[in-house]
Order: sequence, then structure tokens, then C-alpha cells
Amino acid sequence: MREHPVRLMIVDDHPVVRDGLRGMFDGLPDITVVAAAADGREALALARSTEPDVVLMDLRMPNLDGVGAIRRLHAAHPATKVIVLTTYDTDGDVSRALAEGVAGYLLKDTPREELHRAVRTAAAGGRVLSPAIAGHLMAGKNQRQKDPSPRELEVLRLIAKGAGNKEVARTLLISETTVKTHLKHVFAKLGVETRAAAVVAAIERGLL
Amino acid sequence: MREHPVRLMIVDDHPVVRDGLRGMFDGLPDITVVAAAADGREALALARSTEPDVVLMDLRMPNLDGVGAIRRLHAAHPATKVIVLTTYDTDGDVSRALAEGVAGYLLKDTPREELHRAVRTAAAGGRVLSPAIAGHLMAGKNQRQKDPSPRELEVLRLIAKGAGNKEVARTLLISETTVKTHLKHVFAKLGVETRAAAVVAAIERGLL
DNA sequence: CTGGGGATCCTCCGTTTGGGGGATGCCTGG
DNA sequence: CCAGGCATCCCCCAAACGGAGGATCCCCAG
Repeated sequence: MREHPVRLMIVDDHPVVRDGLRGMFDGLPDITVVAAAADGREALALARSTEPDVVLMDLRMPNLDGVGAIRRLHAAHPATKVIVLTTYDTDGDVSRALAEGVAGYLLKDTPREELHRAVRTAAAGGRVLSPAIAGHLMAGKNQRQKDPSPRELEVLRLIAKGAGNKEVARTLLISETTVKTHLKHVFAKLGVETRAAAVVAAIERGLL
Repeated sequence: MREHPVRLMIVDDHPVVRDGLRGMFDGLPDITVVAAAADGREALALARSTEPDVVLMDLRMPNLDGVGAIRRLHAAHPATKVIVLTTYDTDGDVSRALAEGVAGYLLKDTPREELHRAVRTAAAGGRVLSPAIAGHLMAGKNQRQKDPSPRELEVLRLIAKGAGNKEVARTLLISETTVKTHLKHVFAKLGVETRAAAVVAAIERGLL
């Protein structure tokens, strides 16, 4: 299928994880780790100089985080496949990453062999998902609510900090009625009916 | 100081991290990795057979998680030092771990050399904290509120799921008045004044 | 044994929330 | 051009909430 080994770049802010991943691909004839970056910014720079075929990357990073990094990576290197490798499996992250066209979304508890397979699959143009993730997506497809709008999230953020409608209104320079309207929409979109549940839902989906 | 190498056990449910850590201690003359476990249960078993001097372990694990594992480890092997190594730095986790008498609390973005130093320090009977953690503790000491009681948290959990006072009362088989009282205490202990802020605070402190 | 914390209950009261209706502009993508 | 999403605002109203006071019981630690 391929004469040259897959050129792999690792992106993760934890040295432990970087080294762990590097070690996992050690000694494989068909995969070579050509770079390891600690954040999105570094990843972009290294991608330019090392031209990886596949990038394994964490979503939560300093400087330039996952989704942004993926977008700019794709823009600069359309042929490069990105596999997200993260600890979390929040819906928000997953769907936003998938929207960016990633080649895979794996959890960090993925065993060695599966990682190998994932990288090969991605290099060959395929897609891979951790079973847990796939499950989440299935569950989500049936009653997927749209995400709250930016303005609505702004309101929700203040609510999460303990503000009342009045206070939110003052802070955002809008009327209290508007705050309530935003909140009503947030509730509908998150499928909840109290502010408390709304903030939890938003946090779980990675919106806050 | 010590004639024999430090016997180190690694406990983490992520293969990536396990291998990463193992690699980081490779080739050190004074530290030997004698075991690696995927959860608390396994850790206890391996501790008995391998008698490690120091244990590096994650807090969030399946089967038997951090705090429980630490407690039982200490009970069975009082001389064994435990260093918590985790991604999170939530107050709740930190204080509960410290209460268990751990020898250290490090974040996973700790560089290699610091990890080495930490293990040596722990083996010698010392204590180590990530700077970020140390900061948190300082901040906490000045205005530390007590954590909510188990019952109070039970109420808060239901609130987080969107229940109203009435519903909580029915679920817990107590009166609505009692629910409000619990909540009032929760607010005071978390330093907030709305349910929404309370659930966020609780989540941030790792109480939910 | 005395105190304090937890858990349970109460009343009173003003404020906030959440749900039901709308309505208006503004932009963007078919 | 027109539907649809967003953001902004309005009224009405019942229910829920949060604060301020108690009060009892129990249990454990000093």
C-alpha cells in the first residue's frame, strides 16, 4: 500500500504522554515519529518543517488548543490526517472535532495495538473512533439539540458564576427580559429546565 | 543515602501514560520500575508481590480509585510512599489526597527531571508538590470553607441534574424545608448564593 | 458531660425564576 | 427574495427560590 513509513507527529502538552506515545511507536517498521510538539503553535511550526502524514493530538492544550490547531493544520497541510487523542469524551469536543474533519477520535486508554491500527488507517485515508465515542455519537444523533448561540453562552457563563437575571442584564447591557429569553432558548437547546442543570449540561458538552 | 535503587510502581489506567512513565525512568541507576498497574485493585495486588518503595499513581481510575487505593495501600504497606500524579488540580482531590498522607501531588505536565527528583525525595521521606498545586493550597488556606456534608452533596447532585426542591425532597424522602436548609448550608460552605453557582463550584472542587 | 456538627423539620416573606404568549429588526444562506 | 436564526424587547403569572429566624434529635470528640 505504501512504500515509505508513515510520518507521525505527536502533539500533547504533557511530557509523560508525549514520551509514552513515542515509545509506543518505537520499533515499528511502517511508522516513524518525526516530531513531538507541546502545543498547537509548536505543532504548526513542526508540521511545516517535518511534513507528517498523520498527527496524533490532544485537544486541551495551552497557547493554541485543539480545534484551532486542527483548522490551521488542515488549511496549511490538507493531506495531513489528524487523530484526536484525549482523556475526555464530551460531546461538544467530539462534534466540534469531527466538524473539523479529523480522521479519528480516540481516548487515551486506547491500547497500543489499536493506536497502531488507527495511525495506519488514518494514513490510508480511513477513520477511527473509540467505541465509547461511537456510542456517544449514536446516542446523540437521535435527539441532537443545537448548541446555544454565542450570546446565549455569554449569559449562561454569568449564570454559572452566580449572577441573577438582573445582574446579567446590567453586565451585558441588555434588558432583563432579553436575559430571560436567552435563557429560555438555552434551556430548550440543552434539553433542561433549570439554570443549574443548564450549566452542568454546558460544562459536560465542553461549552463552558 | 541508599544502597539499593528505589523500587517504583506505576499506577495509571492509560497504557499511554504507563508506558510514558516507565520510559521516563528507564536507564536511571537509582530508580527501578518494578511494577505497573492499571487500577487500584491491581495496584494493591502488585504492591504485595513487588514491595515498591514509591508508588506513582493517578487519582481517577476504574475499579478502585485513587483515594481508596491510597488508604488501603498505606494500611498494608505503611513504609510505601505514594505520589499522586494527575491531570487535574481540583481542590477537592488535592486536599483529600493530602489528608491520606501522600508524599507528593504532581500534575502530568511535570517534566522528566522533576519526576525523577520527586521520586527520590519521596523515597527519602520528603514531600513534593507541583507549583500550581502549592499555589492552590496557599490560596485555599486563607479562606478555606469546609466541604459540604455527604447529605448536602446528595441534594446538590440532584439539583445539578435539574431537580427542584420539591423533587429533591420526594427523592430523598425528606421535607422540602430540609432540602432548603441543606442547600443554604451548601451555599455558605461553597461561598455562593445560587444553585447554579453551587454546582459549578462543587464541580470545580471535584465534589461532584 | 458538654459542645458542636449533622440531619431533620418549621414559619414568614420578598424576590427571582420559568413558561406562556407575542413583537421587532438584522443578517445570512438558499 | 424569503425563511430562519439571532438578538433584542414587551406583558402576565404561578411557582420556586433564598434569606432570616428558629427548633429538635443524635452522635461523636474533647
